[in-house]
Amino acid sequence: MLSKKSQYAFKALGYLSEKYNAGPVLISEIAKKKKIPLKFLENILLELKKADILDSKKGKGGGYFLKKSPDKIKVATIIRLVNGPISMLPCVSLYFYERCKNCNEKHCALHDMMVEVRDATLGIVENRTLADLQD
Amino acid sequence: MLSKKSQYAFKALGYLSEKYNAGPVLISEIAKKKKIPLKFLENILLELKKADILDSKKGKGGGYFLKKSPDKIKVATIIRLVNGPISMLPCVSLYFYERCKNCNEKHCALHDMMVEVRDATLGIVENRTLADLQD
DNA sequence: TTAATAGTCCACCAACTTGGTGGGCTTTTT
DNA sequence: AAAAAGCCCACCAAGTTGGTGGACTATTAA
Repeated sequence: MLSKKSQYAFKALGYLSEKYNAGPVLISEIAKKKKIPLKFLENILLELKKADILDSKKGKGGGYFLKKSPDKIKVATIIRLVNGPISMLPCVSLYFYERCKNCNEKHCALHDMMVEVRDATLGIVENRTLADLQD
Repeated sequence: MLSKKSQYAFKALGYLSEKYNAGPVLISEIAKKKKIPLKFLENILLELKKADILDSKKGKGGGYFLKKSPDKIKVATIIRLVNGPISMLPCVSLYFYERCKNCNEKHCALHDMMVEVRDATLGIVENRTLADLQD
């Protein structure tokens, strides 16, 4: 399951996608419109900024905005960033790989099944972007 | 990600599948062969018993065994039981559904995407059984 | 140059989950 | 009656989740 944090992130990013090229958006505006606890949202947006998804401006007329066009930001990227691995097993993960002790990956049936699940999921989330997330 | 508990559960169930119809298997044997902490495994097997997946016999010659044939026990069932929801969002879950406040499910793009992900995943795990999990 | 605006950063928090462990009790078989 | 083996309860440390509070810094406008 996606954490609440991830769900908040997606809502906020969806909102920022709609406002793309309309100048910076206040944290407080996003929080209010999307009903996200303000301080929590602050942390999330900062994290997304550090990950180079968002940029911000301080002072009057400031706020947050997408650094790239919504259709250039993949859903998979956001999930990995905010939520962590997409795969069901570490030994199957592309970005968070950890080898599996006492499951030799050459012929582990669970491993193989989870590769399939991973690819099925990636087939979707790697091919959708924030542009697909607008209301 | 599947919890370690789930991974242990699958290893244990895989082992019990191989020994299906060969009489009860000791917890200690499973723990040793599959390198699972004994007391932890005890909890897991008990839980699976209460969920009607396993049955057990006490005393000498006792142990655990599958209640049904391995090919009758779906991987999806075990995941839900031991790990919880398969879906990425509560509002998309078939077995752990919770309605989504401030995402009206009629036209929420994230919702729709996650339905796709869910179905892609279920397409696999609902059609594989413990029989597919033997080494 | 000062005040207002708005993001940044740090520290702390309660509640829950995860991954266990220990010890005794009960049931079954010999 | 003793041994075997599962059952059950309680407890634990460490980490994660979902926050909150407060001060600080950068920017802009008056």
